[in-house]
Amino acid sequence: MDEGRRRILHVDLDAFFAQVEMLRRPALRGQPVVIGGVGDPTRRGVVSTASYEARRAGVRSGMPLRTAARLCPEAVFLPVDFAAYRAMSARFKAILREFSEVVEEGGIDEAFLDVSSSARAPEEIAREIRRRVRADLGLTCSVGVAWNKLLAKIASDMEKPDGLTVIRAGDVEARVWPLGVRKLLGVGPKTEERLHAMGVRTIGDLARVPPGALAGEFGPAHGAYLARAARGVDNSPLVTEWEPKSMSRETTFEHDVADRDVVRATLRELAEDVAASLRKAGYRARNVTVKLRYADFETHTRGTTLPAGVDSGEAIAEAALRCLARFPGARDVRLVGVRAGRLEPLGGGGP
DNA sequence: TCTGGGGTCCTATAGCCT
DNA sequence: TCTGAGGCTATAGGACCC
Repeated sequence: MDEGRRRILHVDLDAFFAQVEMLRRPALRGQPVVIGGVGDPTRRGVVSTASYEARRAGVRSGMPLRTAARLCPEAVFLPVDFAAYRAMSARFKAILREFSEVVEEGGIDEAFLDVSSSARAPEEIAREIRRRVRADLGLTCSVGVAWNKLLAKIASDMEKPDGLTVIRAGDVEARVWPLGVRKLLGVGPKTEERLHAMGVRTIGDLARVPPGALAGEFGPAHGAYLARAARGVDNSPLVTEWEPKSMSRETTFEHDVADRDVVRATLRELAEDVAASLRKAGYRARNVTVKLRYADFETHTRGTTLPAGVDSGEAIAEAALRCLARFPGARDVRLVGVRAGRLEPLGGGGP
């Protein structure tokens, strides 16, 4: 890193949910722990977080709990306790705010800090943050330091868990280019597969593809993004505050449902929950969308725009039921969801 | 007995208007 | 009046993130 560049930290808590559970139940330390769903691997659900011991057995986030149980039968399975994780997350973010006013909260377990204006070296700040998180919360985290968010995020992942990685000017070719394209933010399974089909496996491979070819393959926006990202170029600012765009609730049935009355009743409950969230946050919604996922995992949505913003369970349920009626056929339903969109802040003129 | 839940953003398409 | 090009909006789907 050199003068004139920003100094960005990415701080990421290691296996966050598992660490919180181990604080509450120290006997779990050193054991394979899998957190997800209702904590019962015979029920529907996926892995939210696996301890590093469970990861050694091949357990990964997003994997069905049943699969995790097959890979690691001796693992302890626990339900997700979001309230506990949110409380710990708030303490974590409060610590980070002591080190910079410019903090972008990513997920529940990570954040970016812009420390460009600090007189201290970013590495030193990173070490101090790691000390504080360990001393005050009893948690380990991994920190990446670079001159933009893209590289800071890649860096924090390089020496997980409990690592500190600095990417300096001139490091990109030697340290970033050998990594797989999947390490780039914005490259998921689908994009990775398409890149592999083009013979592009590493970030370095990607950097050697002419930007025009990427634009042709992935469209102007995504193509240009990939070309820049592969070169470590990212000027995006930290986003320190934002307005919610939508609020939703969805649920997967334990067993697929053929009875539309059951779907309708569930939809009403979800609508009440969404409405409660809207009121709590002080928004009204002008769009309501219903999502159905069928037994074969095919997913469809139907939405409607309302003449005026609503925040009552009754109004959202009424709109949702009209959407539901527009779905064709009588297929077994696996999941049903309700989303409120086009949010208008209460007491504001709207977006 | 595969495949959660809560979000954001992008893209394709269709209809409407000028 | 007809036709076409472009812009705008609403809608639905999909990729991606944690």
